[in-house]
Amino acid sequence: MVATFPLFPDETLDLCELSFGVAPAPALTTIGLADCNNFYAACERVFRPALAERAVIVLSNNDGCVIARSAEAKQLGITMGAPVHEVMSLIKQHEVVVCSANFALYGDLSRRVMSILSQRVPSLEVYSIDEAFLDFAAVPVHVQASFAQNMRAQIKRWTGIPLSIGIAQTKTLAKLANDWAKKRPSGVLALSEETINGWLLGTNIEDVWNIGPRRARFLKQHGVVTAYDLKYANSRWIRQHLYLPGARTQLELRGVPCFPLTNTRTAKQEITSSRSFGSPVHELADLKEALAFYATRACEKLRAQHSLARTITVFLSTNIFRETEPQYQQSVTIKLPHATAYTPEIVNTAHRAVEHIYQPGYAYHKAGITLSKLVSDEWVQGELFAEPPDLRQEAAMTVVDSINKHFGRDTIHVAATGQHKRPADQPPPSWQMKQEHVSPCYTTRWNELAQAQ
DNA sequence: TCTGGGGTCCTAGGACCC
DNA sequence: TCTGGGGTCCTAGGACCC
Repeated sequence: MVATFPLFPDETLDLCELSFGVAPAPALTTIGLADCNNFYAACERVFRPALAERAVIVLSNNDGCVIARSAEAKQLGITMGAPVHEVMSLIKQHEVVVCSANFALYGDLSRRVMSILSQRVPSLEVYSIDEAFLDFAAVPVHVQASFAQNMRAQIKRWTGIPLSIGIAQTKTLAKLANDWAKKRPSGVLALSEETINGWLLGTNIEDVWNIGPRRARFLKQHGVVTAYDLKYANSRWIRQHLYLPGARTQLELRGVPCFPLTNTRTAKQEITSSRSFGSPVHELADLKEALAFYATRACEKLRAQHSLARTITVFLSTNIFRETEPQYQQSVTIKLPHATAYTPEIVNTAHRAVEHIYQPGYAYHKAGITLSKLVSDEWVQGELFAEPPDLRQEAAMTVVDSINKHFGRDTIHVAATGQHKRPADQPPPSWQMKQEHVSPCYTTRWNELAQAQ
């Protein structure tokens, strides 16, 4: 493939603009990426050893589509994101083990893995539920691989979760090193100057971190097909067409860090809680119940990070995949009179919002709430004409949170979620999600502990 | 019949100001 | 034919991530 633009080097670009003034190209490999292998499927196996070596898949909420696969399931050709009904014949034919998502279990095992990692390296950045960037700067180059293998073995032994580790000069290269590490028996790869271009030549452009479908299509149209091509493409041209994100990715491929390791967890800038419904919802009353439930979850997250919200957005939609049915999507944003994390107030506001956008006659499929314009609860800007905040509200929420933490989620909840109306022997409301293959919460609920026979 | 949920960052463009 | 110009702030929407 012949590139249709001049090649690197072309040195006029201001590196400082892109890399926050970080000195170019440190000689050492300083960033590790630890990534759990097939994480959700691996979690399901931890307490069910009989699943080892069997094809296992984990489904999204409502058991809708495939969100994780064991290696065996991948081999059968079950693709990520596939709707379950499309792969049902494969599931039956090969007796694939099907699990509903159990995020309480995955979150808890994730915390254990991260805790072990944090004891082994000076600092780490938890990047997602199954990934963390590790500070390798202090580990001498010649022992990095063995150090990583030792850490990997410890995590497998202590938690049962397998993971791979890639080590490189930048986050983007560490992500790639991790992909390549997964294909090796050792599960570890430390990149060196001598080997890196060989690896990059064998890597498709769409497998580079932050190169999504759209940028990949554009790059391929212009002859940039591999990670190697992107590394040596003209940087002005990249800056012009892929803007800052593309330019940073290119520099990272060249070994210049543009995304520094950050170990402080920053508060989220917005918090969303939304779900697809287990079955279609028609009535406003049911939507209000669902929204009260989502608002409760969102407020819990809000208080957990010591924030208050100034704005709430409520949205609802019909099933966009059912093209023959009447479609309706709407959202509304309401500015709160003062920043708050008080669940009853947010539930009431969400109810006003949904009354405003609800249209009868539609089969609703999904709804949700987003809290935004978040501020710290320690530093609240007063409003000239608003009521001062009621300190009793804050105290009440603190008590509710601590009771629910101790006795279990929703021990105390707002009546608007409808839970009090429905004893356990009653059928669940139609908005509640469907989960027919959910595993026990082995590590987070006393009554679901694993038992030795 | 059946198609996830929760985030961040960046850019363009409008509103507004002097 | 010409119809200011430059700056800041805010928001919506796109692209991407897991």
